[in-house]
Amino acid sequence: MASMDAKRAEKISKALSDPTRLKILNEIKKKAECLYCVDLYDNINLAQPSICHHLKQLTETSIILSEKEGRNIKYTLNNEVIDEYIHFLQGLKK
Amino acid sequence: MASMDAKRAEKISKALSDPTRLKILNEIKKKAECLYCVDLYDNINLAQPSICHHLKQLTETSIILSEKEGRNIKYTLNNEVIDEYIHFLQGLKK
DNA sequence: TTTATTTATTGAAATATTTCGATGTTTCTA
DNA sequence: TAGAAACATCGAAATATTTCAATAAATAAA
Repeated sequence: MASMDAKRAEKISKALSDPTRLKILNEIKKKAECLYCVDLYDNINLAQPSICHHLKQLTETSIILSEKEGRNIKYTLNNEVIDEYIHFLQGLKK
Repeated sequence: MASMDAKRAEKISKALSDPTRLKILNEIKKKAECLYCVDLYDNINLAQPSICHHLKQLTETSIILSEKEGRNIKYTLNNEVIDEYIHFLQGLKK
């Protein structure tokens, strides 16, 4: 597993430190296959640019992966990054 | 293990999303037994009230535990909270 | 090719966080 | 008891984040 330094762990933590972004991750989990951006508008009570902003935080940190499909964008969780982050957290312990 | 809801995970994430606070956690790890507040002044290039502010973030979220010892305060990592947080992160996966 | 749909960008306002100097509180020590 | 040491609190300045309306860009569909 690739190791994560403190600077990166800080960025991941920041990306996870927002209720909307945690909700997005939960919606991605709920979807059988993957999540389209449009799906979020029903479940999240924010304007479209705000949701876009949060998705950007999550993709820029690679916590989620995005794939273009015509007009839509498909999102999936990046398990690898979660595992690396967990590994960093384990390393905080003695 | 006690379960952690999204609101709590958000708070933990926020507490971990700062370079100074991650450094404090690393200093706690490095110390053989535990860390005293004073030990941080040498290693962290911030004014005392700033360090105090960051320690507060970490104690208020129970990421670290504090114990008064005369004039000093002793800090230790709260492994339980870290484990609960890791458990929450595992739950983000499918 | 025009129109509708989906996502991204920009700029500004509102809010939150970080930092420090000044000062307060508690406890130890001379 | 007076002074020093360790930590906390307050208030203000600097910085960062969140949010939205307006608008742009890309693609599909009519």
